[in-house]
Amino acid sequence: MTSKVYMEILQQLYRIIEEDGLSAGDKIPSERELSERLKAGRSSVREALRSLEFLGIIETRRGEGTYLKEFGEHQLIGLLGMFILQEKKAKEDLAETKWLIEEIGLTLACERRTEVHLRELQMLLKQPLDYETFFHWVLKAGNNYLLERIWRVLNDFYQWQHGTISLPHSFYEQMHQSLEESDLEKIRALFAEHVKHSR
Amino acid sequence: MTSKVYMEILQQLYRIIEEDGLSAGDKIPSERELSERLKAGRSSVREALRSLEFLGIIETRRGEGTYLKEFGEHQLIGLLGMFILQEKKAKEDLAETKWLIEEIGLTLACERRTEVHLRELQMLLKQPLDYETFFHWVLKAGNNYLLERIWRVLNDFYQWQHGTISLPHSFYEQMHQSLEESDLEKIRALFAEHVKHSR
DNA sequence: TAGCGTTAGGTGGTCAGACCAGCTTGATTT
DNA sequence: AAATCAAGCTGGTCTGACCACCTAACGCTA
Repeated sequence: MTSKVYMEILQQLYRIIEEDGLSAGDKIPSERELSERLKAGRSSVREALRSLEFLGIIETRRGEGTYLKEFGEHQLIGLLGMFILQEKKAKEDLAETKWLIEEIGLTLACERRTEVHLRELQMLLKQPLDYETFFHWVLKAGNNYLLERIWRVLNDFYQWQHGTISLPHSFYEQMHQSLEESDLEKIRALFAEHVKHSR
Repeated sequence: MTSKVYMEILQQLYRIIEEDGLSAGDKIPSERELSERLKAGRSSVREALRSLEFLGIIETRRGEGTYLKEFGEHQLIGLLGMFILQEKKAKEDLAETKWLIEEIGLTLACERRTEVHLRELQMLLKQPLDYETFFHWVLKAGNNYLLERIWRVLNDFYQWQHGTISLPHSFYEQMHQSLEESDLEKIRALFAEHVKHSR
């Protein structure tokens, strides 16, 4: 039984969150209370909380308390990348994986996009559109939340490294039309062209 | 100037790693030394280290020290998953995402597999093969480490929920042959058949 | 009574020091 | 030379003490 206390605490905390039915925005018990309830030192509780905070899962507010956070706020990406993405192969894999997932997203969106989605995209097209916003829409229309999450993480990493991608407005317009016509071939061709130029 | 000490420490630590030219496997200064060098309490240093450990960036060994870890062991996606998969829709998405990534893996493997890979698969085929082992090989042959990691996480979750998948040995044999012939159509067809039955 | 300070208590942030547990190393013993 | 043991590192944990900050209840004034 040499497992680390802060890991146990994470497990317990997860259980507490489940049992109490806590969700994004809710306040979790204070450090001192957790320390008491879980029979652990406050420092151990804090070590557990720091991990969660670093991942953007919780948010601590001095003098107020600790709150569950909405996903997507992961500012950890920058730091993570800072520590991790130093190797060349990793960078290549990142770009490729992002493209692959974007292609999947397009495929899913092609068969699942509703009229509502299309109208929303048409709205977006009325003003200058950026790559991130467009694929955000794509993954949304693809109706797979997990895939959307994964893409968002990868995209954040990628942007942190390369900056934002910008494509001519016509790209998005053609995509829109092809999506409306459910013309998967055309969509794939358009995307392949973009990827080829980006490499 | 109310920024948190442990965040400062992360910055400083990164600087130290850079200046000392430390890389994966190397030992970083002890908690007490960092505490002294950075003029911070040891508990603050520990909070910073816990975050990095949780992300899999470092590894602590009691009695020995703290070491930088290889890229790839980072549990980012896994942890995200742990907290994401509370939602119901996510569980449905999990299966789909796994299939989608497996299909990508097959596509990549089809064009990138080497003779060595094929011979390795042939070896595996000499005895009963399970789904996990096969796709582990596939993602390996696909030569995208990041994608492999993502798949592994998804697969672990999936198995945890549904148990292991078992397919007739002929499935793997046909896949092997198709991969050898780089027959992408056949590969896709085989896989689509499996997915259809699994739904 | 309505509005405004004041204050007490709770909460996170940080530190210092103590002790335990496990590993390494080198001196000591056999 | 090999086996043994002890000292001194390292991480792991707990306690108690402050500080900075926020909130809410209280009591005062207008």
